Amino acid sequence: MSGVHIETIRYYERCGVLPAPTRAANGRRFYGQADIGRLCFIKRCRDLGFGLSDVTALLALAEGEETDCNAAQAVADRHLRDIRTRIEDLRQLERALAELTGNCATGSAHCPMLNELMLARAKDIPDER
Amino acid sequence: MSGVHIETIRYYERCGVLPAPTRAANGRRFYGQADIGRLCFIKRCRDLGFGLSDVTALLALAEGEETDCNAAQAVADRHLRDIRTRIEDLRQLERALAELTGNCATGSAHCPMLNELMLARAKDIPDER
DNA sequence: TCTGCATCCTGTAGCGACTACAGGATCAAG
DNA sequence: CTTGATCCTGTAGTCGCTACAGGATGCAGA
Repeated sequence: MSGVHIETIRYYERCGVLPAPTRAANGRRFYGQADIGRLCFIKRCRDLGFGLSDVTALLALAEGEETDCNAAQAVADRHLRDIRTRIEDLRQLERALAELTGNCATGSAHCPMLNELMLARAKDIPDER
Repeated sequence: MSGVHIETIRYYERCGVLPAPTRAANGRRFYGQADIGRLCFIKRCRDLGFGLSDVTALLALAEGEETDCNAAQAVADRHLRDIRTRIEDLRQLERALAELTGNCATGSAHCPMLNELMLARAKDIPDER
């Protein structure tokens, strides 16, 4: 119902993201409406890329008496900055990689990309022995 | 000299990315020019985001009798596609997150973002017990 | 020569967020 | 009564390192 795998749910319980649910007489877990709601919340946060520690914090904020908007926004802002940094890093990677492979149009036995990658090997290396 | 941490180097040896170097009489590893060259190559690949299995393959291609350009380009192209997918995914994340936090200008006790995140909780949930 | 300190060695455990079993118990349907 | 599905606990694997523990060297200064 929440779209979270059963083993993942048990993992969340184990590491304290989701409170342990009540148990039936035979020892099986029973998830009530509140649990399912929490799982949906957790899933939404995970889909947004939040780490489990952030998710735990956000869930606590959401369950609190009065939701603390400043605290929640601080968590989200930090995460947003992190995502933007990662995008920038990946874009630089993309550019570098595209340039490297761009020279490799021919199916020759003498690969320009591997050549380029090996260039670094010659510099700053002392003699053998 | 290669810019790779000593413990990382030993890790590379352990998992077969870098061939084991010769040992001195007292049992210590001795890295020759070729080893250092390989490490520089590996570092460059890692900086470009290649996984260790790709790096191993690329190194084998580079060390081969005649560098196989097609094979190398196949590895690089797959990686480039992967990076572009990740960038696109992160951009969608960024948009969704920016929208969520955008509503949260006021430092009110009733947080629009947490509210929005909790909306998913109400749907498709059966009665308790 | 002695004393530190730095570095090396091996082996193991930790990170994050799961995933995939093993091995056993219980349940419902045919 | 059997079969298959699900549940339970606990442990180990993934990736690419990183950080120890505990021991053995090597080298510089007093």
